[in-house]
Amino acid sequence: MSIATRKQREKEEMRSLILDAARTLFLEKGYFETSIRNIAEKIEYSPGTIYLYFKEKDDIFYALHQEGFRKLIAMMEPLQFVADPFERLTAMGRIYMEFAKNNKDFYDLMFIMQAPMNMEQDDCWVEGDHALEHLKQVLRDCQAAGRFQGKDIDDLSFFIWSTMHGMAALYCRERCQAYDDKDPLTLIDNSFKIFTEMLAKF
Amino acid sequence: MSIATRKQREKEEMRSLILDAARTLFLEKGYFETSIRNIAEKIEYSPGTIYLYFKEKDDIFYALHQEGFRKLIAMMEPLQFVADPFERLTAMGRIYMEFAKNNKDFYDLMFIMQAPMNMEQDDCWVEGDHALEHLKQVLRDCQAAGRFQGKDIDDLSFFIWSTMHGMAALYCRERCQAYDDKDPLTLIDNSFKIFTEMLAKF
DNA sequence: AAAGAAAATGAACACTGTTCATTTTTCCAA
DNA sequence: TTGGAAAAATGAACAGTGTTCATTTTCTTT
Repeated sequence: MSIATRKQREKEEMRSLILDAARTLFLEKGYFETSIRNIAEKIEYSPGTIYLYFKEKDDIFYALHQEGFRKLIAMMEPLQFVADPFERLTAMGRIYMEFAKNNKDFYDLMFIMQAPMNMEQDDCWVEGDHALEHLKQVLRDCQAAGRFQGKDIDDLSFFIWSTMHGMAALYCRERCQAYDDKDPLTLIDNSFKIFTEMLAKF
Repeated sequence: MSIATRKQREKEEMRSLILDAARTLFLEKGYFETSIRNIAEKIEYSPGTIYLYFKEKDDIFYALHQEGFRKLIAMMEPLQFVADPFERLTAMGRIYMEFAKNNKDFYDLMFIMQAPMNMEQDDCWVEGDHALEHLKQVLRDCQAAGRFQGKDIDDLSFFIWSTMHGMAALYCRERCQAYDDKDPLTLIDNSFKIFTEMLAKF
């Protein structure tokens, strides 16, 4: 192999090294509480080095943002084998909530954290758009099977996403404490059950 | 009036002065992007002075948190004149969403922002608990009128709150951009309509 | 081995929340 | 009215932040 390709590989390995350290620290102490110096120290490099691989701190955030979406989309793979559209919809919700519950901080990063400004115009949301399109297609399939007649797909998908996101967000940001004795996870499960029951009757 | 009471009053006025400046700046640039020095400069005092009235930056956050809840609870006042429980429930949802739409940053502060650690044990959530209890009571009234039979009040309230919060949170954190052409506010309105329709049939 | 390119460094800059010795202002008794 | 104590305000200092860049180190090529 040429030296150029090794260099290329080393460059990518260094990026991964930084990303791994950043992920660990972000998910441990949070984005704002993690400094570039913390990351640098963890990988035993100087702070300046990180800026040779990422333009700014937000860029690291963005890389993990994409990683999270790839993870979520991968978890959705098995859905293609669920024949019934409505069953596919509920399975999708279950997977979404499972992702949020097991990847609290990834979820936070993807859907709750204030997105850095430079993410707003660029192609940063392609993965997110992909996932949303997936939901909309399932809903179209449901409509083709006679469900949710006359409802706008955008409105409907936003409504369903909102409910899922609401549970996940209240969970991630510790607002379930309001139900002090109840376990947040069963609260979510029961709430999800009510939701599917309701959608089924609709 | 005694001097002691004037002192007392002046102390409170100073607190308000700081809070007013902080509110303006927080809602303008966000909590993390606002520094104590920014607040001090706005009120034309030295940074140190602020620490004579608030133990730390988070304390200012907490004060505004309470203010937001008082505001929301005040907006809920008229609900007592809505006789029908289900109508009261939908009206409640409408007010909640109205609050979120018109007080984006207050909403963010109250329900989305990572709450400072010292809030977790203290009596910081009394206002929040009050508001949640309000929702639960309305739901109990609905059940007394024959609606939502056999559903646990905690689960049900969490489900409904989640849906409202989901819309508000996606709105506040700019995730409605995913529907690029649609106006977020009408998206919310339409989604809310679907929700009430569904609850009515349930 | 020497020259040139690439990679890594760490001091420096302007900022952050917070503390605290010092100064200024206010109060009240003599 | 003045002296001294108490209260209020100050701003320098500390240890931290993201980011930049001249300098040094390491690697590659001739």
